[in-house]
Amino acid sequence: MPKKQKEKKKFVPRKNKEQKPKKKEAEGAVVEKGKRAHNILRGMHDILPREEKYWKTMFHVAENLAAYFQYGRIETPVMEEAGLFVRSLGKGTDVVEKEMYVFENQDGSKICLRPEATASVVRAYINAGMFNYPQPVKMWYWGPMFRHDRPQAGRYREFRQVGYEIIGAADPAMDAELILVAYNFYKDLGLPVEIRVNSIGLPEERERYKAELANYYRAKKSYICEDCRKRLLKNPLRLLDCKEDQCQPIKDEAPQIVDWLSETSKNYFMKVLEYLDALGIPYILQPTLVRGLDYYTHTVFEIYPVIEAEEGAAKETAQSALGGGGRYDLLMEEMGGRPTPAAGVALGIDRSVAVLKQYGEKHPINLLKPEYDIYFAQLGERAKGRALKMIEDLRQSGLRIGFNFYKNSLKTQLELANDLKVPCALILGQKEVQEGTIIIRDMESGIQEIVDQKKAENIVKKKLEKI
RNA sequence: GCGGCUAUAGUUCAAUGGUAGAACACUGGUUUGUGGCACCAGAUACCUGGGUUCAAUUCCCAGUAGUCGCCCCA
Repeated sequence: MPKKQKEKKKFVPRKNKEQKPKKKEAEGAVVEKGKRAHNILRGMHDILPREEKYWKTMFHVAENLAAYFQYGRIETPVMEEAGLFVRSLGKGTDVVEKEMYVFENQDGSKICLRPEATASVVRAYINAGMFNYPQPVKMWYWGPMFRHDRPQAGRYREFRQVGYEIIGAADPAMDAELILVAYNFYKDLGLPVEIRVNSIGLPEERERYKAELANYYRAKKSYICEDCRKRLLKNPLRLLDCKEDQCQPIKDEAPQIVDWLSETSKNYFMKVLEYLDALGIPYILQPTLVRGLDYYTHTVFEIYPVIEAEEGAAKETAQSALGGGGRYDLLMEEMGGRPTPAAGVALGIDRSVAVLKQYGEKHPINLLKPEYDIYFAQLGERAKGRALKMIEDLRQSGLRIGFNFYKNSLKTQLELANDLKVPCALILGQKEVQEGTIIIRDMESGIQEIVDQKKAENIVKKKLEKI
């Protein structure tokens, strides 16, 4: 590569604008068409190698939990019929109304990128005739979802979710198990979270409550904020989300949905809470929690990170839910299957990674790190050739070896060994190749011994055992 | 989708109407076959387009993106 010439532009006064050159021409640079870098699409993001440890850890934790709680992995397509979500999530919901990536298929039908996965899992359950399986059927999934929302920190247009679904039983223990899985997910990562739960009962109960709530608010119409007036007309349940100060006293006095539930619904919810108590899972009863998707019945819950504001100065970023879920007893029937109770939970991975990363700066977290037993350094052409083979042999014998064939200075290679925090390094130079020996360097003490190449493997392994 | 704020090096941030500095990271050297520490050197940046101006990275407008709040949600 020729050195880039960097000449300072001289100050040349111009007499008139016409002479004003285009910037690129002024630089004398040849701007080749089509060479401009492309930008990533709005709301999308690359997961770079340096972030991989977070993702790998999350997947590892998710997979282990699935295995432990006996969920089978299901992978559904990223694309589905648009109608699938209109039917499951509800026509009026924001997700369907304005956030779905819908486009026309070659045959003219409407297809979309999935905004969530529960509907797909339910569809697969029906398609595959899973009602013939031993019930309930437990499945988990991991994959990208798409919503055309306005991006913000922790809110992307393509984001990944891990989810757990239990289909085919109506036992409060299921609800508790799903909460436990979600809770354990973060516990295993080392991230403190809080669970907020509520019950929204059955649609009839909810409708009755909604009417009551609207009534209550209508009487206080002149005291509530402008947004709340809109909510009153559009979606009364959302009145409970209002953060305006002036609405708080009214909100506190508002009727609570639990009081509008039938005895059966109430008892079901109490049972869920009992199980949570028995499991020792701390939760917060949040009577104002209502979820945005239409298919929920009875238990609903959300998981929030618990990050104490450090030293007062640190501003808290928007605290959005890391995950959420609930029961959806009526969805299966709504989707054209036979009536089958079910429940599920979905966790936002991108969000969780962001929060975990931030939290991990000041607190211990459980990350899966690539670990190496030894580092193999080579010097010179002949040693490199020999090293290739030796590393491969050692690798097959079960040792995890760090190495880099593109750095030829020993100094650099030992720096890398240091970064990898290996207890010892093998050094192979010209001299060693000739003599059939190799140097074993203890990285802690710096003490080196020269050993026969054939014995190196055993000596290294013995050394590692001692540690 | 609506409103506010922001856009300078890989990252976090400075300065400036006459084109830019630091810290960390990176590369090389001090040590031509030896890491952690230190010192030295080097490479790398003004989002895009238009306007004002003799001159714009700086001022103005728009676009784009990010971010915060709303909406909603993971």
